[in-house]
Amino acid sequence: MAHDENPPGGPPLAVIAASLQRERRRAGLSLAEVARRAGIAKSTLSQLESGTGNPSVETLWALSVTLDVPFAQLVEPPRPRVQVIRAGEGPALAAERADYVTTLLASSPPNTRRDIYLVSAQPGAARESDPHMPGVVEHVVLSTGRALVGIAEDPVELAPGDYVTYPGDVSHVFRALEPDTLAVLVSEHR
Amino acid sequence: MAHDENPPGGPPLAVIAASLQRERRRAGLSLAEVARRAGIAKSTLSQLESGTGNPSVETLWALSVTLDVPFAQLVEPPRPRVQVIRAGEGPALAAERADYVTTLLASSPPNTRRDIYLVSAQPGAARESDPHMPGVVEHVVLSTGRALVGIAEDPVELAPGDYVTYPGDVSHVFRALEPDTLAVLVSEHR
DNA sequence: GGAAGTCGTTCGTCAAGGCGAACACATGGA
DNA sequence: TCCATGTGTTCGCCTTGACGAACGACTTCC
Repeated sequence: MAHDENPPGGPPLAVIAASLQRERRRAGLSLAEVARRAGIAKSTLSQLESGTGNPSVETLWALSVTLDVPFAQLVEPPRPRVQVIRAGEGPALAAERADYVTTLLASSPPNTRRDIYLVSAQPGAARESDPHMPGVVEHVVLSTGRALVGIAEDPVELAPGDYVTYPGDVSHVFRALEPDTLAVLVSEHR
Repeated sequence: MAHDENPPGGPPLAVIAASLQRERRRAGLSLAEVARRAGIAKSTLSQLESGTGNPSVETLWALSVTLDVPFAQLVEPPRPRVQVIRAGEGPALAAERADYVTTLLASSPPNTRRDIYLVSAQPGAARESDPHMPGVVEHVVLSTGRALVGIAEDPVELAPGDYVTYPGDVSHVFRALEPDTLAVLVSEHR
């Protein structure tokens, strides 16, 4: 498969409808109250939640602010909470190479979405990772040594105690600059 | 900072305008060509790129598919999503004592629930934490030094690279055994 | 030069989104 | 019971987004 880009299935009016109602219920608010706070007519909101209609950006934005939900989350379907362990990423993966060892410390239970790795690397070729699924964010705290970490095109040099976060859905890299470089990597996906 | 949620600065019409033009240029397509492929009038696209107008979801969706850009990226500004916090920088929490410093690296967005801390501690009195709310789980990876970590009644001694997890809703403790003990602490609650 | 092509903008028209009021329905007191 | 309050829906009206054609500016080629 190519990169799983935009879900091609037409404008996600149904998704928006579902998201709006779900988030409104979650907030425990009535349709009228949300409409009032967002400054839109409740008739409009009613039609949107029923799947009728095709809101403008302004309207959707007002709702996303009112419901305190990121704009994108209203239109993109809630991420399937599937846990993906790609080939070579599980605990079984000791090391593709001797100079880079990743240990899975805590795997993500079905409902949480977070993996914690301990990365031990030696200087040498960079360890590049292909993009993970969209929405993945990685955090790295360097423990000992020095390393170049981050987006493949523009990594950041880290010293002990330094922290960096970057999107995991683009190519990223981990290149140790000193022997016995140690880092903690937290990967979260929404 | 608290949760940086939706950028509150009004509907991102200007952002959409910029994104549309940027992505269209990137694809090396003319305005008319993009409009044709997306099945919308080029006059509409012209107004959108000029910042005038307030597109409907359907219209924006058609453009996002045509330009092969995730819908969200058109409306959310392409934020430089790589953030670095150098050792010693970042918001230090609970500097009640000089021998224990906690730095919040990544706070939990409203819907996800995970905080990442960098803990820097000196030997001395243990740092006991009262029980947090139920369901909290803490993970600790020791970077440098040695420390006693875990449940207050039965802590575990950690060496560099060691990892421990324990429930956060009972009293727990972090006691450094060597100077300049450094650890990464991930706190998650469901 | 000027005819033909493309570029992006602007103008008039039309349909659709958004609005407020009225509506049906359920709850809960007095 | 009746009235009051709150829910979400449906109805006409009006503003506005989207359309197609015409436009000026620019390049290319004969």
